[in-house]
Amino acid sequence: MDDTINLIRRGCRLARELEINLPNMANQPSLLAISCEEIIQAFGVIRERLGRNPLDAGSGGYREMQEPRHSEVQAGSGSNNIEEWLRLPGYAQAVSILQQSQHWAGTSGSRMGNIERREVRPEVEGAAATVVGHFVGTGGGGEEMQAMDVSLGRRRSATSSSERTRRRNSDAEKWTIRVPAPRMGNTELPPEDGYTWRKYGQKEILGSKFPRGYYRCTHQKLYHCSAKKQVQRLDSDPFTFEVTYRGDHTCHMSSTTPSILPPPPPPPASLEAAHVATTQPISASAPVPPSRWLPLDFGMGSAGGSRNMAIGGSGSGSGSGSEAGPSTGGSRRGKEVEYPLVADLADVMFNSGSSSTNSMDFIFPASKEDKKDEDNGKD
DNA sequence: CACATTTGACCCCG
DNA sequence: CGGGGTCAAATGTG
Repeated sequence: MDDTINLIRRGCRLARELEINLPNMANQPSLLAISCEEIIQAFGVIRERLGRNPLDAGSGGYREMQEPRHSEVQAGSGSNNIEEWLRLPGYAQAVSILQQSQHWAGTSGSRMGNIERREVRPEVEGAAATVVGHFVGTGGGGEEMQAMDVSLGRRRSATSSSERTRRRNSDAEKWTIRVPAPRMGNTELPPEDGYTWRKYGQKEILGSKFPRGYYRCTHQKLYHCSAKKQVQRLDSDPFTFEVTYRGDHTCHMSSTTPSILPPPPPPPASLEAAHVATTQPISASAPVPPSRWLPLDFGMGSAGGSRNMAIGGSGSGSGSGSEAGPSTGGSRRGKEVEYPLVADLADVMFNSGSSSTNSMDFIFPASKEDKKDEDNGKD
């Protein structure tokens, strides 16, 4: 069952990502189509499983969620169970988005033959990037969501160096998606996904012109959220970011999120926690009532309530931003209190006319952003 | 002052 | 052994 659950979670995640990246892909129907296909496919597999062996799926391993039978999976008509899943509070909107984009897909006729791509191709065809989920379920057997112990007393010089529990990211599954960087305005803006990330590293990668940024959930401490992501822009297409996510967000667990989680045993990710986690894009470290993010709200809010906060640049302009500094969501210290606001913005703009390409301009009024000096001559 | 980013060093894994 | 991922001190910003 774990596999199935994971699949579900994955599907949800995809949906969420799609939703989140909507602002960026708004003007790229083909991308949307692809993305939708993925989601549909994902849930299609789930349906298959649930329909056949509800508890099976044990041994194999779900990692290749790219199933061969991706023909009848049409979120629009055939799938029942799938929709059931999608009907979950948080996915209602995703569904509408899906339906909407499906329409696009049909129109643009850019249907993806196989979404399944084991590897992300370095080249981007035209403007249409390949937003592909490329999962790498490394967990061949047991999947310990534990990720790694980030707080190990990793003494820098002295002390034993064996204390380190740092494992290669072979535990947590990871999936890669490509998101186009907004062509207008801040093209440096990294893909925003509704979560707040904190950059903890950057490194030049062999074979890549651009450095790779390492981010982790801002709430890692509070919630022991092991979610991480790497952002790297393709050297073949600087306008495209390749984002690799790893781990799940265990933060923003419930509306009554305690200011500080008492015992932080990383929830193995129960089904419930799973979709809750994959639904709400975090709320805050405490003071901010996450009510806004509760699935319930999705239901009441405008159906299309896409709170995709593509923001990021946030005028905070933190003293950084030299590279493709994907900025950490909200603001430095202001917490993510901004989310709701942005959410409204997005909400409004998407409700008004999702076809406006300049919608981004709405979000990034001062998109000019004379980029930053790549010549950061400090010191 | 608290928190985020920068950046070089450290360490693990392939 | 080297690349990639992470840590943590230093630094910057609101």
